[in-house]
Amino acid sequence: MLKDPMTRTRPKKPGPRKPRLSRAQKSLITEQALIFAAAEVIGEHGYAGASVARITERAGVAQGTFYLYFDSRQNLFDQLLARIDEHALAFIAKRVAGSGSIVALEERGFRAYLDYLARHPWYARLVNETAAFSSHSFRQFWERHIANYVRVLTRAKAAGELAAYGEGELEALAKILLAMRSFLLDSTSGVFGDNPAADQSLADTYLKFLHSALNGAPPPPSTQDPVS
Amino acid sequence: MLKDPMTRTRPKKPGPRKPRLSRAQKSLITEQALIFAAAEVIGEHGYAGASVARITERAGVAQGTFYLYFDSRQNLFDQLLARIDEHALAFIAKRVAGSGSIVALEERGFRAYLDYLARHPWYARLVNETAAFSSHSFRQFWERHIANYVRVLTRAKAAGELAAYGEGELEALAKILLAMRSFLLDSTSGVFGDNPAADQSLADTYLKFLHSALNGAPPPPSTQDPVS
Amino acid sequence: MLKDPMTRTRPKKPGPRKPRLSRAQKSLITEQALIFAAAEVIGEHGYAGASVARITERAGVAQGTFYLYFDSRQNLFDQLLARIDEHALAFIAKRVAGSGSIVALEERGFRAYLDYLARHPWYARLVNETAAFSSHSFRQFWERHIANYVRVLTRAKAAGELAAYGEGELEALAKILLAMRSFLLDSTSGVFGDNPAADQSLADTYLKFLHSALNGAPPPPSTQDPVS
Amino acid sequence: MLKDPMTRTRPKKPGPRKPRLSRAQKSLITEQALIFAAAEVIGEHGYAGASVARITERAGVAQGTFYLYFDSRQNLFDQLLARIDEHALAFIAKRVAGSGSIVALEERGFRAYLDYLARHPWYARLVNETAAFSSHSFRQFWERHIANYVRVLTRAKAAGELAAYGEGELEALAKILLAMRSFLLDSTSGVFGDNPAADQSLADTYLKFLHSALNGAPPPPSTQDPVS
DNA sequence: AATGAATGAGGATTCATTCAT
DNA sequence: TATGAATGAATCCTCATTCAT
Repeated sequence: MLKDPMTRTRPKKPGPRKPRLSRAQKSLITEQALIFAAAEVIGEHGYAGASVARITERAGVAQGTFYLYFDSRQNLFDQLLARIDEHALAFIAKRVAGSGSIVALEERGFRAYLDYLARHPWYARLVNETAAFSSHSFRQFWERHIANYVRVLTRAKAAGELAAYGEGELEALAKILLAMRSFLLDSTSGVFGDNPAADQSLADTYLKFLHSALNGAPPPPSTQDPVS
Repeated sequence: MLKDPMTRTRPKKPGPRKPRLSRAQKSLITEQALIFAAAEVIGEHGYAGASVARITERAGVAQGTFYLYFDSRQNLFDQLLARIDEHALAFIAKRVAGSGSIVALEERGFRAYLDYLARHPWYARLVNETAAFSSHSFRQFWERHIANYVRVLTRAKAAGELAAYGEGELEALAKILLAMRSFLLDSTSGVFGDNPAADQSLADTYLKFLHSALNGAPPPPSTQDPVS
Repeated sequence: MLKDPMTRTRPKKPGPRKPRLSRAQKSLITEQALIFAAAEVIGEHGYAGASVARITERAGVAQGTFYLYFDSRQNLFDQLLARIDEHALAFIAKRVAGSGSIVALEERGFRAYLDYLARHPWYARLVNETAAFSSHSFRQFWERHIANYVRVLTRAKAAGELAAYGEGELEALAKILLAMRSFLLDSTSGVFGDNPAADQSLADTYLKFLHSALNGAPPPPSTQDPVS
Repeated sequence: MLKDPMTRTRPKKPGPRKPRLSRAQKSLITEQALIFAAAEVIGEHGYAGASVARITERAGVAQGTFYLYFDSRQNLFDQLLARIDEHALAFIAKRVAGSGSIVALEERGFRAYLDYLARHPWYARLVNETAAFSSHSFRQFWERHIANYVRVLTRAKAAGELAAYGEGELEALAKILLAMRSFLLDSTSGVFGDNPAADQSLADTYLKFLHSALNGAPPPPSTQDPVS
């Protein structure tokens, strides 16, 4: 489980080392430091501004050290999203856990996602820019998320829900539902200003829309807590 | 051996030219060539790879010429999306023209969009990467599109459709419907491979989903032509 | 054909090196080489012609190396005069050392200065052009020299000389005496041709002039050695 | 006689011309405009910042026009100082006119010079930077001024003054006296701050110094008006 | 394993100069 | 005579990458 790179304190230049840790341990720490540093730097400066110099400086290691762990800058980019995404997925999974109708699950998931974005503003930037700088990474990212979603929908269908959609439509459905979240990435990264009320109303309308789409009728009024 | 800048000699002969068009005409042509070249190069190499050198090479002009038309590379980026988007908007508007229920309009619009993306593969990349390289441009892009969409929805509501949604929800609704298209940008730019059948099935499921969401019931089976 | 910056391949092998000096030592040598090269190049081509390319070429290092030692070209310019001037000041101080009347000191100082200029032709150009390219540097340069001079004059006055001038006039006096040297910078940098005899006669007349001005009477004929 | 480039109003883009002036007249006007514009621009931006584009823009003509009047940018620089210097020389000559001892003349000349610099701040910059950018021009500038000065000193000697100096020392003497003015160029161009009182005291001390040097005794207290 | 000085290709941008109009 | 679009070499500077220590 990854520690949160944005709230983690910066690893300071360690000075002369007392050999307390084994080689292997130090090695792991250095790699983690580089990954975290990269996430931070990209969040702040974007991929284009995430030079090896800045990343290694933030990580507190020499530039040359970078190439002990990654073949190239691109190589780090290709690993980064997957590593960081574990964090988001775990956060959301915890909030969604439990049972309920597909709409209920989606509601929890959607709100958890919204919440995650509010807490980790750099996540949106990371995902968005990865599209531009590592399409390989980005493709895997979406495939992972779609697969996840299809699993959930399949379970729902097995439980008798989603009567209007055939087995073969579930992947398309997953993409459609994911689309909404994808769009929020842009919304949240300040593209449309930062109006939480607008976000709230967007979420409410979305859930009503979703309920209709999946059940053929609008949902009963929500009593859900607002996003923290 | 380097030359002294104070005694620098003149750059000799730019090559013969055909005197056919007025200066103003040629100037316009050059600007168009640069804009078009930029769109192409960004489509192929991404914004990060869209150097002034590459753009001017593609446009068939000298590097210095670039700065006769744009203050800076960023300045071009800031103009580009708006300029290019007119093209897309016009294409889609022509296809959507006419009347019909909101779902019918949306169907035509959605298919037209899909079609446009298929014909102009670089458009998707252009829009996506603009987010990373000119957030100002990107914000305007979305505001324009949302405003467009809200207009359409308002008209539909005035015509008695969208009974389930209040006046104040139309903007949220616009964003939701736009989300789907936004997502396609990623899909189409090769992120998920280029399976037209998948696109087709995605479109069909989407329309069914949409029909339910907006009308509370699945649509009758579509007889629409496939995307060209 | 241009290469894509995101897939740029590594710059291969910088050539073999002789492992003899420590990194810190080599670093110092490189910095010195750059400073020295810069002084030379400015002397030959002027500040305007002192491009980073020329300086690094002269120093025998790659262009990028320059920026390991200086933030910018201007930054070097801002440091250069002070660094180089130490050299001149030390040279002159050694020649002036010892005691004597203010006129005697001035004579030694003046001749030492003349000598220095003859040996380091680029010094004159360096000082002159600094005025145009780093006024900050230049101001400091003069403030340093004036302060030096005021110190000498104050000592002379304390020793009973300079009876005609009040305490408050010493700074003005320092500027006046410095003016002469300032002018020589132009003279020596080849502006008036390179006639040593002219220089010699200029020096003699100057000293006579000076003696009158400071003592109220012409000096006894000088028996000083000519400038080497 | 040149008009003052710093107080002249900028020649505006003339629009469509009514053929009121002859070709030759217009031509002259354009050349003047370019020279004036160059002096202005150099005063503001320095030689290094005096691009052909800026000069022609200021002069209100197209870039290409520049090369109808000057072979090259350097060629303009080479002409500029001489043209502009006429202005300064004329100003000072008018103030110095009349008779008197050499010290009296020098006093008037020195004060006139100080005055000129105060009124035309760009003059100092122009002269100083010319040293860096057109040594040819600069050499001629000094030769002209020295010759002028020698003429004055010769007349004084013929009138029985300057008894302490031989015929052959007059050129050296001219250089020495000029040195003071040369130095003021730096002082005035803001290098030492802009304290008029300091300038005044500098002038007073200088004149006392001069009197001693030339006559062998301090002058009677000056009753001269301060510089306007 | 770690360092960090060095590399050099490539980036954006400026500008003196040319020439068809 | 005047124009101004076009040129392309040269500028400063950045940065991924290498390698001797």
